[in-house]
Amino acid sequence: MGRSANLPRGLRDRFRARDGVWPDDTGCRMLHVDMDAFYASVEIRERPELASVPVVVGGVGGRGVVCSANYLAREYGVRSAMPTAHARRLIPNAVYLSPQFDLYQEVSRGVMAIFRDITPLVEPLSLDEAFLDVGGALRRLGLTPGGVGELIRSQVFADHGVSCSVGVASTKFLAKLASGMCKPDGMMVVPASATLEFLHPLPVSALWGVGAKTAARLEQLGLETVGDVAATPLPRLRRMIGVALAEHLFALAAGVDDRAVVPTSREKSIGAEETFEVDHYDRDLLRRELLRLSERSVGSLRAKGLRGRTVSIKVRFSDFTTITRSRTLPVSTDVTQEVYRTAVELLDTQVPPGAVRLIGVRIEGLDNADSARQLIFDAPERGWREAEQAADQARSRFGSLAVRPASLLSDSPERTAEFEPKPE
DNA sequence: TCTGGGGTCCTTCCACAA
DNA sequence: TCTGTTGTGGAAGGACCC
Repeated sequence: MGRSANLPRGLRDRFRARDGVWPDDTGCRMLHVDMDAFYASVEIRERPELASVPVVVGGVGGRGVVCSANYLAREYGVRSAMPTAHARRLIPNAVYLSPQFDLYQEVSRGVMAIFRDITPLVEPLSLDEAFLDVGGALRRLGLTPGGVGELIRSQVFADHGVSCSVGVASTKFLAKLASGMCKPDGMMVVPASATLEFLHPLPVSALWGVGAKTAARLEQLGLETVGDVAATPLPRLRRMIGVALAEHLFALAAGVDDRAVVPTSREKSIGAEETFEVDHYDRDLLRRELLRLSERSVGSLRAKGLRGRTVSIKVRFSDFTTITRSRTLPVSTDVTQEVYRTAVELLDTQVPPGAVRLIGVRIEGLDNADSARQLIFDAPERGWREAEQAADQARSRFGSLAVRPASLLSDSPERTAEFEPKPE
């Protein structure tokens, strides 16, 4: 929701590119490229016989949700993040597929490579979308920004067999709004001179950072459109919704967004979580799950050459109340055993008993492994680190199941209790 | 309808120090 | 010594993004 807000039809037709013709794109250096129903489109590319039927990609278990649905499925009301069980009621005869993230990643890498051939200023937001600053590439390519947008659309389809939509504007926010409004398989250009005309009729939910809760609050306060927000004095807005959000929304509503395209951004946290098929009370089982999730999280951490200092666990109970508990270590770590031990301590000492539907582990306060190494203070962990690094290498050669903690080889809960860290 | 998983950012609260 | 103020960091929760 949110960013998919629509313009009045007349305005929409005015900004949308048609038959190779689009509005004035002078000064519109920001492009937002968004793949159309990406996961579903990749699946259909692999199995063309699915092109004429509704396709839903998502968790197929009892508690799964929809990740992606093709446009045929959307006609029945299926949306991403909807419980798959709900989608099945809407279209019982659709094709339901589990996601193949490795495949989507591979296609995504190819698409991003096309973008980087055009400009080095590419900022991926996820597997299926990115911002591009094409200001510096126009002369070399002999194109205007709209021309670059069309070039990207045709090349992505020719090379990868999936379509995308492109928003072209003077700022990131406008480009992103525009790409969402011309889906699927379209392009929209917002001329710099028409920024407010484009922006002000939109509902407040179109603003970046306004979700269901904030939209409801703004509407309750009588602000229904972006134009209403722009017309509200900033001090009053600050009192209504808080300083940071007010200033952010006020700027966006005035068309002000000076964020540049940032090609590399460092992660701030890495984690893993899992929703169970059925709720669990069993603490031994929860500890075993913490080991599995610690292993996954720290594995990603080490693969990226990072260490982290704060370990946090998340527990969601059967009534959907969610708590997080965290502990900051004296020095940062990339050792599964240390993360696991901390996570178990948090579970044992700070989480009340109850039926648990989800449990997660997250590592925050990341820094570079080389700069953070403190061999003097963390010497007792060295044995574990070396063992885990050797296991990483074995997994990269022989597959992810090549090396597993003993407690994860068995379903017997008591094994986890025996699995205490014993560094050499 | 009954709510995934991986993240970021902001606010509030609290403890502690200057 | 006590009280008030301010700054800071950690912890927790919530909203939001894709």
